[in-house]
Amino acid sequence: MVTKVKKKQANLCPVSAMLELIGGKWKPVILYCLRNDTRRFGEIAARIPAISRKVLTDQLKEMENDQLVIRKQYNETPPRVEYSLSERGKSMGPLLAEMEKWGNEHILQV
Amino acid sequence: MVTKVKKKQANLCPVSAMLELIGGKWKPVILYCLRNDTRRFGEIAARIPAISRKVLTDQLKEMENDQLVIRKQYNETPPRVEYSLSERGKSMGPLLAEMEKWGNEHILQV
DNA sequence: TACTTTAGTTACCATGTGGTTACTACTCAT
DNA sequence: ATGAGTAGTAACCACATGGTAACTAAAGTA
Repeated sequence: MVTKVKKKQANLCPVSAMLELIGGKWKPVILYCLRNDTRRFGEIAARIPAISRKVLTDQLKEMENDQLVIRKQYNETPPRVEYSLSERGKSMGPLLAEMEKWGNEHILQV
Repeated sequence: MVTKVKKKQANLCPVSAMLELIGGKWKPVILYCLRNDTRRFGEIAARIPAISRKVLTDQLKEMENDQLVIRKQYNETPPRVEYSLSERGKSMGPLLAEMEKWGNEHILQV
């Protein structure tokens, strides 16, 4: 078995590099969902009903690889897994807030 | 003939809505290329050699639809077309600068 | 014994996005 | 008559992303 490391060929543009981190369809929503709280997988799924479990798993995995979220697994049955924002994930908060502000001012108000 | 209006089903999240505007692979680069200057199609293509003409056309069209850039066509031969940032496009400048800063601090420095 | 619960995985499919290559229209200069 | 130069189009293809449905493991509970 080979460990797959996503090789998004080093992006030298900081803006594009940053956008790749939150580029997935659901990543901003997930970040928002975790912004203040640690949540279990099922909780996240319940709060974002439109996302399928497979895609949620995929996105969380990518975000873990990108060190945006931390995954903590408890070896119990039934399984329990908790997700929370890493420092890097938290550091994105203000930026997301700015994007939100821009969006409100320049898109939704139309 | 039916005019195609891209129906990106109204996105109520301002962050996602904003990300859709710059979500294309080359859009941040194009915005950067036009940030201070009006440029002809060929100029943009020359400054972003990695992008194909077709994709450049596509992206510029989308950005025009999204009112990020203004396309000005002169009816001469050979044709001349100039692209520049709209007010909305310019208003994105500070946000892009923040993203750049974040990218530099949290990705590239590693 | 069978069912429930959680956090996934597997196999498969549909679509969107980006990409390549060749082609066009029109006029001026050679 | 031919070629150059500009801003595209047209036809086609490959891959990444997102989506569905069915399945799994392990222990506790009825």
